[in-house]
Amino acid sequence: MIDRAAIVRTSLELADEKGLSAVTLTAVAQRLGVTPMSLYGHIENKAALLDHVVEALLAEFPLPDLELSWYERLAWIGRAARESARRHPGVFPLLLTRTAATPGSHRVRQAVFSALLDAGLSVAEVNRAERLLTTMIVGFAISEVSGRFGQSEEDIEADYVYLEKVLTMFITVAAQRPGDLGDELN
Amino acid sequence: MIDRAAIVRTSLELADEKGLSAVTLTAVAQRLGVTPMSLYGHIENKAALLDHVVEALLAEFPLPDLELSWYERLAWIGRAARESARRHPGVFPLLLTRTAATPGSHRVRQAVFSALLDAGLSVAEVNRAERLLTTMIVGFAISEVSGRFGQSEEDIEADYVYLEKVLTMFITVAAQRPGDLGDELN
DNA sequence: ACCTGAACACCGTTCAAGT
DNA sequence: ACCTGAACACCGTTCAAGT
Repeated sequence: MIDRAAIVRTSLELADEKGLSAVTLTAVAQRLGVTPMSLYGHIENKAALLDHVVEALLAEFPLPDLELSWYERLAWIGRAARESARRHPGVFPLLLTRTAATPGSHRVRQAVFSALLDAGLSVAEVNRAERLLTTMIVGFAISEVSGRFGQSEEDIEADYVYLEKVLTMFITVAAQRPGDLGDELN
Repeated sequence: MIDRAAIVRTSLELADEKGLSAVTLTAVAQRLGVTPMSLYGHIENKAALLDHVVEALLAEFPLPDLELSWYERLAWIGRAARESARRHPGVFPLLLTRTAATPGSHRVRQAVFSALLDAGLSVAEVNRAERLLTTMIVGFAISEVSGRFGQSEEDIEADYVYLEKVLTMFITVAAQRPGDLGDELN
């Protein structure tokens, strides 16, 4: 009757509606019409459940059409990140405090990789640039959705446009002057 | 016997030693040799306690000597942020999900403001640049301390040097070409 | 003024038992 | 194979009572 996918989906919904602290084994079980103990047949424990919830968020993250230019694809991903954060304000912040070595994050990372390669970055520099780029976008989206700066929607949008310009400049420079920003790359 | 400062200090220590989830009214009270209920004489509730803990972290954040150059001051603050994150890995991530309208964050923000003004940014652009800069630094420090990329210390340090270069370039451009990065500023 | 006992409605988790 | 009852060690919080 109950399977892991339903448990994870219900947990994500609960987090979206009432915040991360409302994701309780008791509440999830109740919503599924079952006792809390029965969840242990499908998940290891609560920590593992949250891992699966983050993975579900990443799995539904939309990726841009590969026929778009590298710039358009990165811009798309940036917008998609902010929309994902708005859709899942309770869960999205977990992205910054958990390992990025998971299948779901690998999938998104590949999309950023390909865009940066098309932009002209060296294979060596792409790794570093991807980590920086995602950290900035995710950090911005978390701040926005958590109301960190207490600004109006318009102000936040203007901040984001500013961020986009800075990131575009960074990528352009990295592409045109290889090794200038970072030399001994991994 | 027990006052708010002691409660907050004990909570921060507990978070540093055993993680944020170990900060429990029961555990804090026990460490102070008192019952959990007695804490309510000094704090409003647990959420307010966490606010105070974050504020304590900000209060101890070291600020650079004003005789240093703007570049040296920003570099100092960046290093201090990473050290603060390493000292308080459980609490530091809360900085990105809480309002920056608090006395403690205002104090640090002023230091960044003054450095950006000295760098040559316009008064209008400094607000936006400060939000971007702190978001990036805090986002990086959280990623580092949470082991998000699972890298070695050396790799992380190289990433940080790369970030520093990008941010320096951004500030330099903003100073030399006013309005070029962001026009209609608040 | 400050702390506590008792009580309440919750948590996560284990395990033997039920179907 | 899947779910549950009972039990345990915890949570945050309120409030009347103690000193």
